[in-house]
Amino acid sequence: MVIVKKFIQKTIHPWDLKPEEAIALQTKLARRVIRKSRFRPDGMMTVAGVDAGYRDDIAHAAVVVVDLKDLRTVEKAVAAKPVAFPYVPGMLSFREGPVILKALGKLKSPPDLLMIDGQGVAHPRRFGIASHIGLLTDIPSIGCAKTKLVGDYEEPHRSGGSTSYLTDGKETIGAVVRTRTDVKPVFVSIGHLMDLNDSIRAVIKSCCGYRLPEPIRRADHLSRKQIKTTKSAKFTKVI
DNA sequence: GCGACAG
DNA sequence: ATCTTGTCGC
Repeated sequence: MVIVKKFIQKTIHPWDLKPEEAIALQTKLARRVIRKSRFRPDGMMTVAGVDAGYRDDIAHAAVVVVDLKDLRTVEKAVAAKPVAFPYVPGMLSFREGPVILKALGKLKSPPDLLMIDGQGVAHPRRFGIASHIGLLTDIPSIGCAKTKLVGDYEEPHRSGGSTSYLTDGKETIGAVVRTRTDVKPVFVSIGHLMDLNDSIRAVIKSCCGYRLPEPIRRADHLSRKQIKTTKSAKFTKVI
């Protein structure tokens, strides 16, 4: 059990699980995911973009909190941790979850919404990393991935703002969103405490002319910057 | 056996 | 994810 910070403080499960145990945990926790919006997403809210990167077996996570009304950055945080779990499709949260929670714990105040680079319920067991982080922090979350993990869909129209549904059998598990004309669409899905329509709206509303929503773009940039500085620091130390 | 497979 | 050179287009 681990205690993170006030707003993230919850009873957390162990992360060093065997694949079989991890799958069982996902199936169990997936039942607790709430697919209804806790709050009406409005302009008066903050959205935290979350992303992670790697360098020499060290995972780096970055969080950038953006004010949805003017898309201005209000807070940032980074964290690093040795990787302790391999990348296995469908179990990404066991690899990135620990560092991400560490970075989130450094924020001064809890964001109103988490936008995570990866899937939410558009997952084999309906429990992708966005759902996992949202559930553990009890903060509404959305999954916004650059490629799909599971599901079928029809290509949305080429114009920006076009969407189509991502389905798995008869179930709708997410949406395919063309955030701008003639770019590859992104895969949006419910993370936790949000419904699909609000998730799509939040993603489109936070896009600033680029394919990815601003919170995630900034988290991406920050994470890369962080990895570069640690790389040069290591280099100068050796010399 | 073959293709699919978040980051 | 990360490693990499050039290249097409606004």
